[in-house]
Amino acid sequence: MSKSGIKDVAERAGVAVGTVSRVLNGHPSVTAEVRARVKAVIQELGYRPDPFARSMRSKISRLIGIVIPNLTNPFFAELVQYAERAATDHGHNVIFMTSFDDSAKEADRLAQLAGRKVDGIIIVPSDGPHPIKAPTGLPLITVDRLIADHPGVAADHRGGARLAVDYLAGLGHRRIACIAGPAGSRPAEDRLQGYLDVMKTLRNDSEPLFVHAAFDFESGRAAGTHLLARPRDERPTALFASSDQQAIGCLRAARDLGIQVPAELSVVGFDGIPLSNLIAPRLTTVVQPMREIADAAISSLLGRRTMPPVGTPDLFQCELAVRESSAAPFSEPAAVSSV
Amino acid sequence: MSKSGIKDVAERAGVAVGTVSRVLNGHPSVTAEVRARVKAVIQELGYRPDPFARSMRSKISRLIGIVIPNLTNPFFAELVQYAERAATDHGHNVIFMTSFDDSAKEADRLAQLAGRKVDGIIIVPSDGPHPIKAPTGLPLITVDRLIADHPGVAADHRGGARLAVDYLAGLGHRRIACIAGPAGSRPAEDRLQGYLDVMKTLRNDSEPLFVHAAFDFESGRAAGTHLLARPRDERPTALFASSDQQAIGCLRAARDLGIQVPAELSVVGFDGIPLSNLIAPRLTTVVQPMREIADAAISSLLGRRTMPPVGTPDLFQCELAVRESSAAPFSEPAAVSSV
DNA sequence: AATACGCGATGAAACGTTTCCAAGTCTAAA
DNA sequence: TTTAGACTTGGAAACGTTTCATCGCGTATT
Repeated sequence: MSKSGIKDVAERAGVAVGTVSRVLNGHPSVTAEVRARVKAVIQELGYRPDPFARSMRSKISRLIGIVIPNLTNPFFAELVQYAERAATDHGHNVIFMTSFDDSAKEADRLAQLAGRKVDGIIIVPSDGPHPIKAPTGLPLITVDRLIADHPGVAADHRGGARLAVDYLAGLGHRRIACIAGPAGSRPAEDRLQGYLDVMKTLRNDSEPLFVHAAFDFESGRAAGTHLLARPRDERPTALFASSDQQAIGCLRAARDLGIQVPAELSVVGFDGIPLSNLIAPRLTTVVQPMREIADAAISSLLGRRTMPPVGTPDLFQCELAVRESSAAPFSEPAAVSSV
Repeated sequence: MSKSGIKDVAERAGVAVGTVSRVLNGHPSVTAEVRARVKAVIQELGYRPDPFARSMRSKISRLIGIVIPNLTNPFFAELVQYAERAATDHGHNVIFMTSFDDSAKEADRLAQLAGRKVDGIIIVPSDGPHPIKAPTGLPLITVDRLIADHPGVAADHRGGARLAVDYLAGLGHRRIACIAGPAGSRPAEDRLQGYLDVMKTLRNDSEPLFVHAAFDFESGRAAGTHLLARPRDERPTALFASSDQQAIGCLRAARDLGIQVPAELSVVGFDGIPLSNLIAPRLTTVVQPMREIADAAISSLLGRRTMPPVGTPDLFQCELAVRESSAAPFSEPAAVSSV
C-alpha cells in the first residue's frame, strides 16, 4: 500500500509499463481483458500516478488558475466557489491567487501560473488603466470585467441595469439617481449606460443624475449621502446603485439622514450577493447568474464549449429580484416616523 | 526568450548543469564568481525552472492546500485571503478546495491534495461527527475548528465569549441569552462555555438561557425569534450570538418583532467579519485576529515557527469591538417607537 | 496459399530537474 | 616538499511518467 509506481503495476499485471500508461489514459488500443487485469492491479495496489511525472512529460497539469482582485467582495467569493466546483467536476484543481487590484501583482501572478503550466486561467482583471495582460499562449478567460481582445464571460450588465431602472420608472419614479461604479471599469460603464438608456426614454419628465464611486460599501455610503443631502422636493425618490455593497452603503446613508426606505426612497442594487437578502430591509437587486457564469468560464477554458469569437463576449441575462427596499413613490411619508 | 532549459543556461555559462542547479537552490558550495555568471545568464535567457521536473525529483512542490467548508461564510473568505497572502510571501502557491461541510467530499479533497504532493494542508474541518482525517504523513494543520490529535491554530473562543458576556453583564444586563453554535462543533462548544463561565458568576441574579443553531443567518434568525417571542418582562435584554451571521439574523428577528436595538435589546456577535461593521446598527462583536491566525498557520506548516506540542493548540486572543448594537438595559423604551 | 494490413503490446527514449559520487584544485599542516 | 583535507565542479544516474518506433500475430484480400 505504500508508494507503488507504474512499474510495480506493470510487473504485477504481467504487462509493459507503456500498456499500463495507456489504460491509465483511456487509450483505445488495449484489449478489454488486459485493461481489466491492469485496473484490478491498480485497485489492489492503491496505485496513484504521480502528477508531477505525468505533467512533466505530457504538458498537461489538470490545474487551472484563478486570479481575482480580492476575496472580501462576496461577489468574487461566490465566483471562486462556483468555479472551483466546476473545475473539480471536470477533474481539475484550482490554484487561487489574489491581485489586490494591483496590476504589477497581477502580472506577477500570471507569470507564476504560466510557470506552473496550468491548463488555463480565469481572471477578473484588476481595475484601473488596464495594460494588456501578457500570459503568453495559454488559454485565458476574463470574467466580469471584460477586456478588449480577450475572450470573456460576464453578465449582461447593461441589460441588467435597464431591468432595474425600467422597474423603478414603471413604479412611477421620475427622479431616479444612479451611483455609477468607478470610471474606467467596464462593468461600471455598462451599468451606467443601461441607466442612461432608460433615462433617455423618460427625458421629458426627468434627467439623469449620477456620480461615480468605487464598488465598496463606504464609497456607496459617501455617494449616497452626497445625492440625498438636499431638500426633500429635489431629492431623488429612487436610487440605482451599481453594486449591492454600494446599495447597502446607501441604505446606511439614508438611515443616517432620517430617510425612510422604501417609503421615501427606493433603493436597487446590483449583483445579488447572498447578503442582499439578509439585511433589513431586504434589498431589491439585479442578480447575476454566477453559477452559470462560472460554469461557462470553466467549460470554455477546458474546450468543452464553443466560445463566441473573440470580441463578442458571452453575456448572461440577469434577473431582477424585487424585495423590500423598493416601492412606488409617495408624496407623503408612509407613517409617523420615530426620531 | 522562448523555452530554455537548465542545459541551455549551463552551456551558455560554460558550466555543468549540476552547477546551475546548485546556484538555483542557493547551495553554499559555489564560487561567488561562478554564481554571478550563472545568475547573469539566467537573467539574460529569462530562464524559469520547470516546477514539475523540479518537484518530481525533489519531492517538494511549493504548493499548499487549503480546504474549507465553503466560501460563502465571509469568515472563511477572510481566512483564505490571508492564508494565500502569507503563502505567497513564503514563495508558495495555494490549491483551494471546498468541502461543502461534507466529510466524504472532505476526505476526497484531502486525498487529491496528498496526490498532488502538496507541502502542507490547512483545513477547516467539516462540522458534524468528525471521523479522524487520514492524510497520511504530510503536515496538516487545522484552523478554527480544532480536532483532537491534530495541531491547530484558532482564536481563543472561550475567552472571546467571556469578553462579550462580561461586557454585557458590566452594562447591567442580567437576562442574557445565548445562541450557541451547532452542538458538536468545537468552537461552538467553547463559545458556549465562555458564556456559561460568566453566567455562573451571576447566578444569584440570572440563569443561563441558550439554544443551539447553525452558524448561518437563517438559523440565527429562527433562534432569535424563538428566544425573543415572549412577554417583555421575561424576554432577554441581551443576546450573545456565536457568529456574526447569527447575530445579524437576530437583528432581523428583533426588527420583525418590533423590538428596538439597542434600546430594548443588546446584541453581540462573534467573528468580526467586515460586514458586521456595515449593517445598521453596526454590530458589537468579538473580533478574531484572522490575519495572525492565518499567518501562524502558514508559518507552522512551513516550519518557520515552532508549534506548541500537539494537544496544546495555539490560541489567539480576541478583541471586543463595541459598536451600536449594544447598550445598557432600559426598563422603559428609549422613545416612542413607530409601528 | 501468399501477401498485406491492422491491432495490441513491448521496450526504450525522452521530459527537465536534483543529487550523488568522483575528480580536480588549492590551502594548510607536517 | 609532500600530503592530508576542504572546497568546487563535472558527469551521470535517477525521478515516474508518456510517447514513439517496432514487432508479432491473426485476419482479410488477392
